[in-house]
Formats: sequence, structure tokens, C-alpha cells
Amino acid sequence: MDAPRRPGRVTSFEVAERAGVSQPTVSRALSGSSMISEATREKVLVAAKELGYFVDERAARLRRGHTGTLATVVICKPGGGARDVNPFSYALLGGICAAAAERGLEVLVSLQSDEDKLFGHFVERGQAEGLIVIGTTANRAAWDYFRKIGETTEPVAYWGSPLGDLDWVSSDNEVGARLAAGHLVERGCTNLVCVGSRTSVQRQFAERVDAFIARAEELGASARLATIEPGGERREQGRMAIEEVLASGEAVDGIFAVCDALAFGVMDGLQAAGRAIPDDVRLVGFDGIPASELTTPPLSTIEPDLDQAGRLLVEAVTGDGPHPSIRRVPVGLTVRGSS
Amino acid sequence: MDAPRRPGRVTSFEVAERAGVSQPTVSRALSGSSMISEATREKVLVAAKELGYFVDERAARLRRGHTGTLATVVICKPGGGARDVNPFSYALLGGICAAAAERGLEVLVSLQSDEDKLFGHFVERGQAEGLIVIGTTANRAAWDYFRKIGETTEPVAYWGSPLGDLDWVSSDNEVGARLAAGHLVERGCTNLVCVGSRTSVQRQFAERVDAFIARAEELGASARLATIEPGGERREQGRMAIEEVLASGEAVDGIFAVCDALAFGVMDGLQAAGRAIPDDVRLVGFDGIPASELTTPPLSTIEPDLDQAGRLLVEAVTGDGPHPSIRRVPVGLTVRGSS
DNA sequence: CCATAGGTCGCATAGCTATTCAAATGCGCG
DNA sequence: CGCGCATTTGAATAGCTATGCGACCTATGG
Repeated sequence: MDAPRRPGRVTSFEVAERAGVSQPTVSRALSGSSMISEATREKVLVAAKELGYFVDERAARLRRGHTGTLATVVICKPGGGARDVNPFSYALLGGICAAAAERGLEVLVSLQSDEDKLFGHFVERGQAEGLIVIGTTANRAAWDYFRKIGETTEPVAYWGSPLGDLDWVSSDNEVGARLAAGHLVERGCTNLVCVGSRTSVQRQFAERVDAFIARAEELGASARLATIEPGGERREQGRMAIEEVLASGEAVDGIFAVCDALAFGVMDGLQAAGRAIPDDVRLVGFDGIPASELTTPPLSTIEPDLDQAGRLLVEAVTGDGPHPSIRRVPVGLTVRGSS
Repeated sequence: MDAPRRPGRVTSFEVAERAGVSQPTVSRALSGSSMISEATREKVLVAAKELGYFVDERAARLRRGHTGTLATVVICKPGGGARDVNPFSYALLGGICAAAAERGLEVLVSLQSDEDKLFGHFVERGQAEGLIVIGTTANRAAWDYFRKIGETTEPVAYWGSPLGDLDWVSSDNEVGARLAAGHLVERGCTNLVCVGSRTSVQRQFAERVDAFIARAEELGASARLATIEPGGERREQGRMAIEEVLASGEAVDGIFAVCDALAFGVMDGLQAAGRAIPDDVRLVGFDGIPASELTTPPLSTIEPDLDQAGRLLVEAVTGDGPHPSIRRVPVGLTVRGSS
């Protein structure tokens, strides 16, 4: 068994023979080289079609030296396995796939919670041109692991705020948080609470917290932080945070949760305490995940442009973006019933 | 520029030289061949580490003849682009990734609504061992396109009900729908409505409709179908369907929606009409997407085991499953506030 | 009619690994 | 001390494509 299984694979030599040309001509005709006459190209195309020929990507990539593939690592929550993924990561993955497709790139997805297998040295092994990492707030261990290996893997970009030398793309957290604060104040809220953390897995949440509180105070409202467990972004943690606030007896009439999942938990807590949304308390989330439309009342949220997010990430990795300095994805405020 | 860019790539020859052995020995040592002595393997491992060597997958795959990769096509809704994906597909993708990782397979994801690019002849081009297609109810054109090319692409499996010769895996729709009917009747519902379609993109929804109505009648309840536009699985379509039912004035006290997104729309319609859930009308969905927890009241739903779903799909394609005849993924009824 | 240039195409090869086959080594045993 | 066997290793090669470069052909100008 010398030949590695070759289940009737048609090679470019066979196409060449049928078309009465040489193998290089087949290669050039199929790749659209301008040094091939139209007549010859047509002959080759016909022969290829008749034989059911497809370029063997394995060989083409070896010869060419690159793969036309982007690896995307979706960090999952610890212990959750591949099934416990933040919906936002999925939405972002959609944006990445769209941008990759625009550029004719394939997307290899690694989706699991085991760090060792999550980052598979795709670039070093010649399996992908570059690496995009998303879901970075979900799992501290995975994030730390990535920060180490990211330094050696060349074309890398992650979704999140700047931290160290790695290339990054993130929501415009400052604008978004300021939008949320402005909106709540405009609606008459004066006692604001921000549910989040300044010491989360990376600075993304901290940026939102700081900008929200700064803007609120700028507008003359009181604003304080209800801290969630660092690294947390689960619904239950949002609930716990707001329960503490309510138990303290302090006045609250406006809440900003640094991500939608936390906002869902805040809703749970408010409803359990009999506080009406938005009449007693107004609430705004962040991320604009599709599920935010489903709550009662529907959740107002800061929504980043995920098509652009995907595009920026892909461009950061492929290195051919028009404006490599723009790393902040524009956000908009989607006002719904909760505020 | 003869040499295709080779940015300092370390080859197995260099490792061999450093370890004082031959290239084949390096290959064998690194791939864990038993014909290499421990002492030699250790030398090779050290040299490889010092040089920062990684196997070039491009060359390895060419020589080996296979790729260790599974292509997964996620069909998106027409015109929606890669960002408009049924959450269920994402959940299923998670199950597939988990199962693939268990077997040491990579997952290549194709996620867009343009049929021509959606199915990229990954198998024919030697980019993947097999093809898994999910989201099959989302887009009739893409589904039809797939049915044609699926016949020629060898190792293929899709998420959905049997139709033609292609290999399939689906929820146990009959059991699920019967569970839903039994549950509603048990709760005292006597006038049942099923929101769905018998002529959807593939038989998946039809199976649910038929089994639900059959079981309901078996239990002595009346059950009729509120038809949605074929190929539809959107929230708005669920709302439209239930509005028609309500407008007709017929009695309804129990509803089964063939997927959760439709159930969300049914909720919209019921609430708009002032019907209380579950007091006036009980509601059960299908698919168990995470968002179903968020509605008020939370949606009861039929939940397939997605880890097993992923596993069956991967096994169907790799052909090494323990029981290739089992194609129906077990489902459970998750009872929440809506019923 | 010859030289030149432009347009097409084929020859030879590189790209790196995994595997086959043969060779080398070491060892037990007659 | 020689032979056969088991264990390890090396030399050679296949796997298929893309590309550098030279060869060829035709048309054009002198």
C-alpha cells in the first residue's frame, strides 16, 4: 500500500491528457492565468468538467505555501464544554464568517473549553494564515493561556480591549457606555447602578463600567458599581448582583448591565423584588444579542455593528485592512421596553 | 521568487540534523510510531522543541491523503447573510464541534446564505473528509442545491428527516411531538392547535405536525393545524399563524409550535390578544434553544440531546459509529411556565 | 527574407512529509 | 564463531500542484 488511499482522484495530469495539453497549462487555465489563450482555457475547462476534476487543495497549499484559511477560536465557559457559549460569540462568529467569505477565505473553528486543545497551533502547523480569538471574557484560564501562546503565533487578533502587544478589536465601549448613561439620565433616572466588574478577564467590561460612571456623574447623576464575580458573565451573577443592591436599601432607578446576559439576571432580580421595569427601574444591557428581544419587557441594549466587527478582525489578521488603526467597532443604542 | 514564501519554517530535515538522525525517524518519532526506540524519540522531541518545529500539515496531508477535518455547512436564511442564523443551528454546531474534538478532528465552518459558496466542494477538493449540513429548514433554495450536490459528494450527513438517499440525523420528532400532545392534554387542554407546516423545506416539521395531531386525537382531544408559510421558521410567522386562529373564533387552549422561534411569535400573538399563558392557553415549543428560558412565562419545549446529535452526525460522516442505524436523537420535555 | 517581439505553452522542479523497502545493528543460541 | 531473528534506522520515493524559465510559433517591421 504505497499510494496513500486515492479513491479514484482525478489529477491535473489526467485533465491535461484529455485536453491535449500539459499539466502546467491545466493549472494555469483553472487559476485564471492570463498567459493562457481563451481557446485552450475552454478546452481545459471542458475536460475538467467531464472528468469531474477538482484541484487538490492539499497539494496546492503545499506548493503555494499558504492555505486561504483563518482559524477562529471561540473560548467557551470553563467546564461548560462546547455547548456553553455566549450567544454574542456566535453572533460575532457570524460576522467573521461573512467577512472571511467576502475575501474568499475559509474558516476553521475551534470550539471547546479545554485550553490545551482550544488553540491548536493552527498557524504554526500551516493550517491557517492567522488566528482570531473570541469569547475572551468567558474563561480566565483560556485567556491567560492564549496571552502566552499569542505572543509567538504571528498573525493574531482577538475580540477585546487592548492589553499587552496582541492585536485587538472591540466594541466602542466608551461610546456605548456613555450612550447608556445619557439615555437613562434623559429618561429621568438619577440613582444609577452599573452591574459589572472592573477586574474581569480583560478590560472590556472595565471600560464600560468606567465610562458609564464617568458619564453619569458628568450629567449630575449618582452612579455606583454593583460588582459581579470577576470572569462572570452569567445570568445568575446578574441576579445576585442586583439582589445585593436591593437588599442594601439604596435607591435605584436606572441600571446598566455590561452585557445582556447579566441584564437578564438583573431582570430576574428586579421582578422577584416586585420592581416594575421600566416604571420603577429602567435597564439597559450591552451586546445586542438576539435574545434580548424576547424578555418582557424587551431589553434596551447597546448594539455593536457585528458585520464591521468581523471585517475588522479579519482585516487585522490578514493585514490588508484599509485603516488598521480603527479598532473600535461603532455601537448604537437600541431602545426597547426596558428603558 | 521560486520558493513559495517560507518565513523561516523549520522542516523535519533540520530537526533530524540537530537530533543526529534521519528525516523519516523524525516523522516516526513525532507521530508515535512504535518502531522508534525511546532514546531516539527523546532526542527528536528535544531537538524539535529547541527548534520550535511543528509538522507542516500541508505536506502531511498531501502525503497522507486525508485531512482530519470535517466541513460543516450552516445554512442561513435567504437574504439574511451569515448573521441571520437560527440559534438552534449554533447549538447544534456546538455539539458537532464537541464530538469532532473527541475524535481529534478539526471543523471547517461554512456560514452564509449564498448557495454557490455555501457548499464549497470541500470533500472533492481534499479539504475535508466529509460534510455535515445543518440549518436545513432555513432556506429552500440552499436545501435544494444541497440535495443535488449531496448525491455526488461521498461522506455526507445532514440534520433533518430522511428524504432521498442522503444520510441523515434528526430529533426524535415523533416522540417529541407525542410528548408535547400528552403533556398538554394532561394539563387539561382539549382544543389543541399545532403551529407548523406539512410542506416545509424538509420532513422534519411535518413529522412533528403529524405525530402531534395523531397523538392528540388518540387522547381524545381535538387538534388542527395552523399552517405557516412553507420554509418559514421566523417569529413573525408564528404570530401570524396564531392571529389567524384567534380571528377565526375557534376555541384554543393548548398550542404546540414546531420550533421555538415560532413559539415566540405565538406568544406575541396571544399576549396581544389578551390571552393569558398558561392560564387561558398553554404553549409548548420544540428545539430547546437557550433563549426559550427568557420569555415571560418561560417557554416549555421539547429538547433534543445535542451532544448526542453532534456525535451521531460526526459518526455518520466518519463512518465509525457504534450503531449507524440509530439516527433519531432522544428528546425530553422541559416543562416551564408556559404550560 | 531575416530579426525581433509578443503571445502561448511545456519541462523541470520545489514544496515537506509519511511510508515502503532494504540495510544495519544487536542478540540469543547452536 | 556464525546464523537467524527482532529491533531500529536510513535511502528513496510518492503525493499533486504551482511556478520559473526556456522553447516555440506567429506576426510584424525593416
